[in-house]
Amino acid sequence: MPKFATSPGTRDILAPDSARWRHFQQVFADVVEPAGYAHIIPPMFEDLGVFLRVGETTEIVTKEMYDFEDKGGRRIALRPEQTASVCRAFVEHRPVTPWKVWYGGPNFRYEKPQQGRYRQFDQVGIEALGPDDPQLDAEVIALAMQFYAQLGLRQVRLSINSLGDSGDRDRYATALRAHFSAHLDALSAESRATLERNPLRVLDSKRSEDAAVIAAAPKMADHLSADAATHFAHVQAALRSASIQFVVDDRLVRGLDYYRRTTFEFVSTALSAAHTAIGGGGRYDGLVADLGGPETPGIGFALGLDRTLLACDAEGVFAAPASRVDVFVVDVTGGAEATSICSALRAAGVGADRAYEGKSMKSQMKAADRSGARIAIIIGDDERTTNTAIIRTMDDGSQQSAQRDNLVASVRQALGR
RNA sequence: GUGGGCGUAGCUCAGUUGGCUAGAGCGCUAGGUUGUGGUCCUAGAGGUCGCGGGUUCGAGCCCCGUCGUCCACCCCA
Repeated sequence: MPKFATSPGTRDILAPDSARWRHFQQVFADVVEPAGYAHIIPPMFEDLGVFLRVGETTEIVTKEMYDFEDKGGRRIALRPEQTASVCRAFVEHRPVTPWKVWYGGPNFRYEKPQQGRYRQFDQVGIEALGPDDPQLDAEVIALAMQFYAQLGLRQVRLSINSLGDSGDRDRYATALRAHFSAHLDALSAESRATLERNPLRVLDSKRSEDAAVIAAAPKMADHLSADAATHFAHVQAALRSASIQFVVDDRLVRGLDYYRRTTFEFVSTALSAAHTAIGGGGRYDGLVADLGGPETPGIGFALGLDRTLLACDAEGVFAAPASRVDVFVVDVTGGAEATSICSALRAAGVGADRAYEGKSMKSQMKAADRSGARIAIIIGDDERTTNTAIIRTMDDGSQQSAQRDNLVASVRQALGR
């Protein structure tokens, strides 16, 4: 048994998954950068206070924070998400608005791991700060949908809701608390506990015994201010004119306290496990001000890499990229030929790998097969004496002889480039 | 944080009511094939049965603890 293994909730991402991860981020960048979102790389840890704004009633803050004191006596936390970091960066640098950024990278939450849930988990996301314009809400949602489409996902359901402005949300929470308190005996024990912390989250309960009480609960829509209601109507209109399918789910609450007005969630209907939410986001007007900046609206989303890839697996799309080794050099004359041929090919931009330690031809051919190379170059004693090389196409086994002098050109021709 | 399942070879797993030197498939290495991979055949390497304690003449198997992992709850991406 190994002496060390990864810590709970963390793991090594090995090939071919690692290439898939990298490709995932690249596809994301290719969707959002042309839309004006610039890359931001915030630090992985920050002053604990930055993240306390995520919400005092959320377990992310109360139980799951990876926080510690550093050698300078600072209270530090590994970031549990990146929206708060982006807002802190906005306050720190005061860029001109609209400020549109994207990010990708690991976050940390001290949770008990299970499927689709890790202590170190990757997200990609965008944030747009400045405009209060509902057209921006629609743009942000549309980009997420475009990204899913780019991956090849078809079974993604978009739910949207409005949580209203700060005062609306508080009034609604009070109304909910009153409603649920009046029906305590009908609620599950879990939901009664949730009610203590955050009445809105009771709406999220999937327990059947809670369904009736939840169905009879007051609606957020009836507690929206005129401004918030108008904003929400405009968002819906913009989504419709962009032909984006959505359902309004007035029980969609989202986990983080800072959400205001528009919230949304992406659910994969191809997943059957507990974690079908593959992404989500919303407006967080007020977060920048909370962090000491000017009153600045903002909206964004984050998509979980693991869960999105699980959804891709379920739909059979977005396979790992093919090998980048174009050519595998089999040299049974000692290995020096392989060294010079690989160097020449690599310098010419052709991916080339080879075997070591003077393995048999059979063994080297097996390695060539495993490498995923489309072509094998074979150098035996005959080739060495005649200054030639065999170019073998792995798919069909056809081969041809080439002059050693213009081997690179011959290989390129065989590869079709 | 709560509850349950599972920890045996690199991987996926068998292992009977506790009883000789712990098995299979895949993978790996080598050979069959004196110059050619993906099919086939043969052989080989590889395990202190997660770790610690206990019961027993004897434990991979039973008991306790612990760590890990998976699943569900909670929470969330």
